[in-house]
Amino acid sequence: MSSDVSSPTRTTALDPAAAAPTRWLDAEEQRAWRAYMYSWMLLEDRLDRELTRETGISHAYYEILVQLSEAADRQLRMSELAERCLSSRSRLSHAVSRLEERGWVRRQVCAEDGRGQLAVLTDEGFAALEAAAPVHVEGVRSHLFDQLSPAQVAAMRDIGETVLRHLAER
Amino acid sequence: MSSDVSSPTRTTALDPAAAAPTRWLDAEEQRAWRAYMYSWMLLEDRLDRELTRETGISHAYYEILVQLSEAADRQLRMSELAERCLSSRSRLSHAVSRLEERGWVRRQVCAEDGRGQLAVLTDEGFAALEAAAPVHVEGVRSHLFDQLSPAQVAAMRDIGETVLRHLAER
DNA sequence: TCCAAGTGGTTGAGCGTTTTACTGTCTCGC
DNA sequence: GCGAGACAGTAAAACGCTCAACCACTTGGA
Repeated sequence: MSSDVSSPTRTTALDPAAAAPTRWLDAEEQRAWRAYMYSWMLLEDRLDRELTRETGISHAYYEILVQLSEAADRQLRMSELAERCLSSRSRLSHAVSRLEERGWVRRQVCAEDGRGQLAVLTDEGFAALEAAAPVHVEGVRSHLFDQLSPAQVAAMRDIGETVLRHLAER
Repeated sequence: MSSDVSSPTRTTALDPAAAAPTRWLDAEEQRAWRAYMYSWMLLEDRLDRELTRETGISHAYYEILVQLSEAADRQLRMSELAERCLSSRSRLSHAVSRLEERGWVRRQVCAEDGRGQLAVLTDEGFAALEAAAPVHVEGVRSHLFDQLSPAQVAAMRDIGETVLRHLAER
């Protein structure tokens, strides 16, 4: 235990007073952080695996289809879609290419801006989403909401929105 | 909006009474879920990028080094290490190979079980962890704990542990 | 003692993501 | 108009993860 770098009792300062002393996490904070991180990692993994196994659609693809389905005319500019999916443009470009191969999305040049591309959800894509949605929702429900009290759900939202306000400011 | 598959008002049942009707998320639940998911995705991405940029160590590698540093004699069986890192054996095996190339970890055959391998943290690896730890902790502190009230931190831990109990049962 | 089944770990191929660079288009000041 | 710079999106290569197959060793029973 004396070799534990993240030990809260550690106060060594190798840097010559240049940087501020590290504000280590105490034991309680470490527990909170670990619980938060691990629970999310397990949840993410579980939802993605169940969705992929039962529908053949990964959570990443699902998110793209959802965003398109919610957009006007079921279409969005590539960059707008990337932003809504918290995805890089490159990643989204690759992903849309793969969805195009499945016939679920098609690209279309943007009329207003010759540089732009529109990603359009096809009927087949919408049908695939319709088939996958119940599986996804049931996963979120059973692994998350069914486990939490209404107060915990409210707290979850509150925490999420607080962190989001901090991180999403640009 | 009428095309929104995840709309809470949707009650279509295409399946002939075989499966139970989908328990869709209502608007409040959707907000909570989205806030929770997006905030975690942004936080994860932010922490990983900052850590990688400033120390050259990804969050995945960092986790491996932490687990080894906290273990007795700074060494663990590969499978035990994989479990603690919430990683697959294959993934860990690849990762350890890369850490070995950096000279931060070395493999050693296990004395008690000839099939087993021990991953051992080297002094160089420990030094790398010591250098990275303040950066990581400061990231978690500034992007998470500094944003939350003590009550929110307590709730975060509570939620995390609740979900963990559900998902970690094996 | 020997063999079958189980376990621990690695390997390689395929796939998805990241990074960097690049192409084509738009915008704005001259 | 026209050229410089910004912007939208894509391409290529390197990297990491997943999946399935595999090897080596151990265990337990005949």
